[in-house]
Amino acid sequence: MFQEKYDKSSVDSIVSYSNLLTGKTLDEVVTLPGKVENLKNKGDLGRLIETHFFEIDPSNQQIDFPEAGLELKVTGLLRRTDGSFSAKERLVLGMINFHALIEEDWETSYVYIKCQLMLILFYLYNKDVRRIDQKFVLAPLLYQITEWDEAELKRDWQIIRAKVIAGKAHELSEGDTFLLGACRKGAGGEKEALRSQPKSNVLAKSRAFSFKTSYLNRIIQRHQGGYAPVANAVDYNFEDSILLKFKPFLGKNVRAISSDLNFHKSGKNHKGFLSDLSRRMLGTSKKLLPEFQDNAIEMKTVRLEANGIPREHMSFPQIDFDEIRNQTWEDSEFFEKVERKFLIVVFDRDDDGLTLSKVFFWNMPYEDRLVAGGVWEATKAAIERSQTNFPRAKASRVAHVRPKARNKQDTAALPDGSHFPKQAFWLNREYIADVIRNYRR
DNA sequence: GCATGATCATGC
DNA sequence: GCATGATCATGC
Repeated sequence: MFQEKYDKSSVDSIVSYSNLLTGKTLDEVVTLPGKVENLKNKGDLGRLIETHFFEIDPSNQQIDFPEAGLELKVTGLLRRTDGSFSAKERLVLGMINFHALIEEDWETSYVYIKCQLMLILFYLYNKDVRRIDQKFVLAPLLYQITEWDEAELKRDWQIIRAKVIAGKAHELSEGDTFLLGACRKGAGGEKEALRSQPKSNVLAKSRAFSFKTSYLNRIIQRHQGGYAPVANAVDYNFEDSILLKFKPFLGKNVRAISSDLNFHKSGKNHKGFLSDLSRRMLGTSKKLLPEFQDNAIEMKTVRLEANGIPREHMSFPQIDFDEIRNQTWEDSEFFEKVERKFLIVVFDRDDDGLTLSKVFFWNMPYEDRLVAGGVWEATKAAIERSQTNFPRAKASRVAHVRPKARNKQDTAALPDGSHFPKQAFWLNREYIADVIRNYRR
């Protein structure tokens, strides 16, 4: 009599069957049709696992194992230099239907149903081999929402939903939230298909719910068994738990903070000193908390002059003259940065030197992101023509382009082969001054 | 005082 | 070796 490989209605059976993949590749575990074997990096590994390993229908829009109430996820890992694993990218849960979302409650919402119980299979991402040769590492993880995580996820979900109810689906940003993100998904550029939204006539970019990379990393760390959660208590949230770390130092001058933390400026010209000091206030020395390490949150330190204007503009990574020519605004690094959640650490200058005055979360408003996008487009256009008349600080309320290099000999090649000092995007200091001025707490 | 150019110590 | 977050320097 034909024996099923596993019981599709039993979580235990599914999990135990999935263990067959651990330490192996899909190709080693099942016999694949030739057309699949020949795929060169094409096709989605998750779909191949569903079809050829679990033998379930990958086109099912609902959860993967409805009888078991279980969702299946297959996701890539990278290996850190210390040997541990980190997530390659965010974990996408499903497209956001703006119309359906505003009618939902969290407890019965599409995304909660999907993520409350998930089987996550991890493979070590290797760009040089075929999909079916990606090796599965770590044991399969049966993910169940914890109480603390659920409170955070629910809050994020409510923030996203509230924005759609306010007719601002087109203004959604990954920086709006902490664990559950509304990430861009679907074709960009000319193929992009905008979506309608219920409370506005403005079309919005298609987005999906996802576990942010940082949250997925927290899950992975727990699975590997070595991670102390950011907060244990249920009665305060992630945001507050970060701000609490700074609280003992608010109002103190930098000398006192330095002394408290036994971390002193070395050398006369340590430009990263306030940044390093801020990291240490977070309670970490070299390594940041996963949320920062994995770039879900962009920490920036700002020094204000006595007039309340930052002493300096705010810098971002260097511009890659080659890469930018093949990118659209939305897949650019600068876009990804300005969509993030920022943690802004402000030092005021007074008679006593520098004092830690404010620490707050911020994300860039939609209108301003559009302005930043315009600066990026102008920069790309200049680079394409091998010109160096980059957008100046005066030309935009929000951002400009300026050198950022080791010295003026540190150059990069333009399309015509000529060399020019490496450049970066900067947020204007007057703009940052407004951000700080508008902060109320 | 401001715009813009130039550069630093650090960590990976 | 190099990008990074950030600061220093110069000239108008």
